[in-house]
Amino acid sequence: MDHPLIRKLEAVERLSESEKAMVIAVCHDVQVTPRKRDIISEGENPEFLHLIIEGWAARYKILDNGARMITAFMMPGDFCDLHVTVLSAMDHGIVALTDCKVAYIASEDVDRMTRNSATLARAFWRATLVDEAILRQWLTNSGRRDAFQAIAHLLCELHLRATLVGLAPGDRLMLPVTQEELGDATGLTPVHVNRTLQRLRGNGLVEIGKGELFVADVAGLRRACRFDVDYLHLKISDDYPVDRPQHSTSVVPVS
Amino acid sequence: MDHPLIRKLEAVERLSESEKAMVIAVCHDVQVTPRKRDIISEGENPEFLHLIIEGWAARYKILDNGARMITAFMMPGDFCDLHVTVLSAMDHGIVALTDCKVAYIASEDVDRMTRNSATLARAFWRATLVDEAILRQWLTNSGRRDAFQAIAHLLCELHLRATLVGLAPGDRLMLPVTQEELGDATGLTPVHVNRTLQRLRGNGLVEIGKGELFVADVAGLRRACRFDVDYLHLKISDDYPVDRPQHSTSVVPVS
DNA sequence: TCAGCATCTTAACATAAGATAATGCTTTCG
DNA sequence: CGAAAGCATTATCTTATGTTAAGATGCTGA
Repeated sequence: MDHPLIRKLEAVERLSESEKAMVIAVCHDVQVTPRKRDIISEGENPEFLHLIIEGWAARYKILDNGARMITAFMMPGDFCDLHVTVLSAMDHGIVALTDCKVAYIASEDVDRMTRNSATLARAFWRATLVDEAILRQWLTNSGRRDAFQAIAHLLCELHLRATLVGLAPGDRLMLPVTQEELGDATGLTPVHVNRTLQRLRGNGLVEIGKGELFVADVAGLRRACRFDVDYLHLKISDDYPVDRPQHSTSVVPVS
Repeated sequence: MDHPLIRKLEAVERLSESEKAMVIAVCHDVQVTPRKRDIISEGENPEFLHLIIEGWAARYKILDNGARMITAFMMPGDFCDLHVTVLSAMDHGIVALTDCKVAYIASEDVDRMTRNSATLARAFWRATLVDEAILRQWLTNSGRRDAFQAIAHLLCELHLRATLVGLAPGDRLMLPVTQEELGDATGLTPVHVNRTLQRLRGNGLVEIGKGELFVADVAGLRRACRFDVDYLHLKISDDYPVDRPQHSTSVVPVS
């Protein structure tokens, strides 16, 4: 039974069969949002929660100066709008980066599930804690890492997350993200993202382009940005080998 | 019964008397951490969770280049290290900005509470969702707002949060945060924070200094950074008036 | 087949913010 | 009291990143 949401929740909390069944039952209504279309828009207060079943999406906010900030990339198993249950309305939008299969889940269903099962409520909670850890890394990227380290770090994260859900065999993954979008996620300009990617390529760390990312030198890329494989909840690491390096004493500066 | 944690949890979920009692019972061990001392340090895997009862603290990470990134300011009712229950160890530290009263709560207690009561698990979860919303704003500050708007936005947030917990009568609050720390929270240099604060003062928006912040022009400050009062979970707003402005049509650019 | 669009690349130039450092102001405390 | 520490302020200079703009490339679809 390989459901993206189950996989995500079970990474942080063991579920009983009946709980798994509940979760799956609730995801019956699946619809497709085509690439570039909003899955939800800012200001909406949807009666359905949206869960990515297939494809990639981005959480974004448009500022008054026209700039766009992307605050998350979402893959299968990620929820788009859990916070709407607490806040009054969406304070940002979600856009599909590829055609996306999206499950529409009635808010009351999530409400009921998490009221009836402490385990499920805990699972949602703990999954949210992981998202928070990712967000802290993004904040650090934008605030205190230079462009080179920031982009390296983001690529490490996406590579690892894709690996964890089995989407990066041979360190190669679909990455349907333009350079402009990478910029909006790191606080950089598309032009500067371009310059930076060329350095990353030049150092032999990655091959990137055409919607694909190949991490040619996983250890090197991680070293370049001091990527810590642990912040992404590696309880799961028994099942999915993550190639956790020894702490090398000789750190080679990159470029 | 005015316990900071109860206030925080009840802002997002109604608790029964017995649940409240459980929460309070669990906070029996309170200790003081003096200003500038770590409440927890990076790498620790504490058997106690730490809850701020009184005072201010900051979540921070030191990078290899020596830079520091502050990813959160914490006030009474905020947890320091809930995520350690999911992740393997602290990937950052928490430092006391003032002398802090900190409750030491056995991890098993939180574990037990949230396993036994779906309501409590939900409350923790929803409180975490609010923290996430704050983090998204910080990310936007650092990534896509200029220094002026970023600092204005941060000050708006702190002012509002302090107001919500009754710590900002007359729009005046203790703000035990140096300019360097403001910089570490926004990704700016202390020198540039200084320049920016002077502009904010010059525009008559705030008075700041000596560990105190007075928001002289709440509406103006919020307008300057397009502060949205809603992202901080205003279900509570019936009790605490928040001075929610009409959407003004004529927006006066500041400076 | 070609126009049109999106994306990537490159280049020349501009600037917000960083780096460094000196100075002054408070507060603390022996 | 005097010295030291911690912050805020100012000034000067530097740089990483932004801005603008003009091709190049490669899809897509009529």
